[in-house]
Amino acid sequence: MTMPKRDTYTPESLLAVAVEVFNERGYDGTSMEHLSRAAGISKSSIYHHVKGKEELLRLAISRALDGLFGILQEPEARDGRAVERLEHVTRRTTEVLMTELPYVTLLLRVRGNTDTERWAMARRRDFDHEVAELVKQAVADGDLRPDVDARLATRLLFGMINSIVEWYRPSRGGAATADEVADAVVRTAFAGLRI
Amino acid sequence: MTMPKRDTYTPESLLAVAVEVFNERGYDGTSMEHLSRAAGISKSSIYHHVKGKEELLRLAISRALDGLFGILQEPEARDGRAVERLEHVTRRTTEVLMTELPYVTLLLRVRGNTDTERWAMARRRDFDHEVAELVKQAVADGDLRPDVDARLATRLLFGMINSIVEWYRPSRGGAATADEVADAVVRTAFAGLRI
DNA sequence: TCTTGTCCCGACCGATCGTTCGGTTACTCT
DNA sequence: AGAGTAACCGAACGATCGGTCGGGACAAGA
Repeated sequence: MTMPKRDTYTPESLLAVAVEVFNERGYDGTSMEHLSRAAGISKSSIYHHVKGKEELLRLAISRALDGLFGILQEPEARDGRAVERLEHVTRRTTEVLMTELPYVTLLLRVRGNTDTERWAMARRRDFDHEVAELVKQAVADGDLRPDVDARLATRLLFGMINSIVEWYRPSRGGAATADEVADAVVRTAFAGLRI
Repeated sequence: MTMPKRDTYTPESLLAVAVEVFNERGYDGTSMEHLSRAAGISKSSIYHHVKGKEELLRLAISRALDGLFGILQEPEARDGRAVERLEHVTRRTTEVLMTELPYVTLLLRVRGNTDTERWAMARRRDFDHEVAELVKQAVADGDLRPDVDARLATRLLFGMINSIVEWYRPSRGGAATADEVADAVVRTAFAGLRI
């Protein structure tokens, strides 16, 4: 365990800066020049910490995926009635999305132009499929309405959750807290908007 | 009214090709070389039909926005109880999103890197605000649950609707039709997933 | 004080970016 | 047949892309 002798960048702290810029301008719309200006070091110095632009993307995406798949390992997501497990996954996914906001945002926006991006998309699909199984089971248990296709319902549910990255900004003191948003998501998704 | 003498590109038919590529690779990830290959004509020939890459984006976004704002002009969106108008806008937005899928997809993905993109984002916000007013009114009427903030509810609703562009593909014969999807969206959003 | 290794820099690389230009082909009209 | 023009092309433009390179500044251990 070595403490940094002067305050300098680590791959992690550089990643935090890079991810912010990626999310503002889009990954393809961000040049290494943009990153260097945002980080306050020269373009070539970035290569001292990371191998290149795509590694920054890979690191960010890995962090997001680790957070999401971690949810599926939690006891509340593995034991009990399917509909309860689904509610837990819904709430926790919303929470992870907000605590790891910039990383998950990046994950949700990859288009599949490189191997790294295609791998990210495949892992995301894996996660979605696991939740879709949960929905299917809950329908079979008679806990979810059977008149909406399970696959479609899963997609709409994730659509609602994932859209949080489009507007949630943790800084806003007056805005909703993570808990309040998670409550609203679970309530809206399961009970609906109407009275 | 002049008919094309040989089958050649018009700005509109070229736009259709370009938008497909934009959606596959992302706007910034698409080069004019990519477009020329997809269109089957040379890179320089594209400039005979349109002024440049950004004009293609502007044309596509305009088409999407026209479709969306057209909904707000429909009689069912202007007269009657707020909650009924909201349901109509929800259904019609879902439908327009699916019929104009590639154009709306592009609209939903702009990041604000150019004037054109910032204009698109501003217009989108205008649309969202008009719907948010509808939600607010429906809550005041006592037709929507008051325990979820109107602004938040609007965002979740649009999140659900807009996420359709991530998976809906009109070609699939076996998949859900536009009507079925619109039904499911309205039902899920207003009545919830649970029985 | 001298070496070692971390951290960073300016200069530069070949490739690719969006765009322009001069010219050729192919069709329509007279 | 000849003129006019819409559609297209290859070659090249300056700018910028992601990435490399040799070396300088600085701190820690000897």
